[in-house]
Amino acid sequence: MPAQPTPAPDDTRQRLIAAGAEVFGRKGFRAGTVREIITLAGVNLGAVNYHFTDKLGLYTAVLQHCVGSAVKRFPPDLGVTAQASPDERLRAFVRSTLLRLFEDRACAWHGPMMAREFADPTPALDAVAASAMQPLALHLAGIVRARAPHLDDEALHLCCLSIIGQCFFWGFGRPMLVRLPWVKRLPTVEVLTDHITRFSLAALTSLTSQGPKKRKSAPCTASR
Amino acid sequence: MPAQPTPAPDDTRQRLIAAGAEVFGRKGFRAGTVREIITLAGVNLGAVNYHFTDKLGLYTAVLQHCVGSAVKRFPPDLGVTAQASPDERLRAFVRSTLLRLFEDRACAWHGPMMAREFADPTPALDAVAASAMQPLALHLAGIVRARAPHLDDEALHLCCLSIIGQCFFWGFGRPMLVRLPWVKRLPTVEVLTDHITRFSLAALTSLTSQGPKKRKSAPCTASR
DNA sequence: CCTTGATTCATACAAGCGTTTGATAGCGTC
DNA sequence: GACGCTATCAAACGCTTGTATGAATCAAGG
Repeated sequence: MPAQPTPAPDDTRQRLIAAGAEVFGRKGFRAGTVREIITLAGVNLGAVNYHFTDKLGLYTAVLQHCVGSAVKRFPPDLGVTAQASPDERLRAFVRSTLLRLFEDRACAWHGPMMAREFADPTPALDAVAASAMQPLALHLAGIVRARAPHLDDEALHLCCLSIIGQCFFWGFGRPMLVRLPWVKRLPTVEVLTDHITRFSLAALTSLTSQGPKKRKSAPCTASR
Repeated sequence: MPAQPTPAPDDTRQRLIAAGAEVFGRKGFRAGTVREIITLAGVNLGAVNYHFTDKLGLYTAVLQHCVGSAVKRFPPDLGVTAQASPDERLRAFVRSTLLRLFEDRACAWHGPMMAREFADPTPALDAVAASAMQPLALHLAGIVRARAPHLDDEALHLCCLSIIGQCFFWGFGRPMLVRLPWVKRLPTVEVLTDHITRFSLAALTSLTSQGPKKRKSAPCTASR
């Protein structure tokens, strides 16, 4: 009789989540098949429906696992205390976001999965957005408010989204980036952190809440 | 006998492209089915393989049509001549990019299709990237170089991508944006154009090529 | 030792998919 | 009018998919 015929109480669940992250991360929810996942996990075909009722149930568990562990590994403060200068805190936020998206360890599919959720949301996105994305956004808003107290709420939120947008573009836009004329190879996380932080701080410094009072409306020339 | 039993030389092709844009734009390449498209187009099932050999062939034609017509409708200069000030030209570029992504006329699926291409590229992306994306990127680089000649090439390209990233985030990140605490409803294109332009110009103005010569390395605190 | 509940397994099923096929019809040309 | 070319059509094929089913296996409890 072997040592442990039933290896562990919920070993199958975890193997399925690990294999599901691999397959769903590489191919997405629709293109990733249950059969490919159970083959990779080395479990039986019925295990998915038994433990997660659905293919969607497994996917939801995988997404939450990936996002949760990514945020736990790279929290938005990255060890920089709330008493540090806003500049340092912003740098830590940018760096943590990039690290989360760029991490390429074998079992880190946070980036590709979230990219696909953005372009093509599944029912699994809502829970993740509420539990992970919203706290991160509020954290950033606190930093920007401390750094640029002269901005009103609307301008502040737009600035936050400008910062997030820069980070996410590098994480999500890779298929386009590598096809661009200049980008020979992707910059390192450190180079990007430095650029995005300085670009954004420069903008926050010399940005006022209101633009030129009356802007002449740009010519709306939509040809055709 | 009806007026035109064979309605037009390549009427079927165009109906397929129109219906394909609708279906592929709404559901993506994988989830959109040939049968749904031909039903919407009111043509026979075999028409796709006859006119485009493949489902992928139809998708490629649809993607090129959508991107091409979007760029034609909203060219990157938007009627602002090359002699205008860099600020005005940058504003036009930002506005045209947002207009392309935000356009919500019934048959404008440029935004969703490109978003999916970024998250999950298909073989159809290469041609579109070379014919449409690269000229746009070079156009922007020219503007930024005129506005910030003090930047070296690497910094200039990073700034271009910061600008593009801000625009694309609003076009592609909508599923996340609407789940964010602040964003009650999406700002108008005009508001976004104004913000992104001013944010980026402020950054370009007070940004030097090189950061503080020796930056103390940020604490690399990856917990767990 | 038998029962019980939880888990794994092999197999089958029904539905949907992209693609192929062969027949049919229109239309210009010799 | 017969031909060839192009286009459309209905029907079917072969394959993959997610899910359901029922038997088999296991550890634990009385």
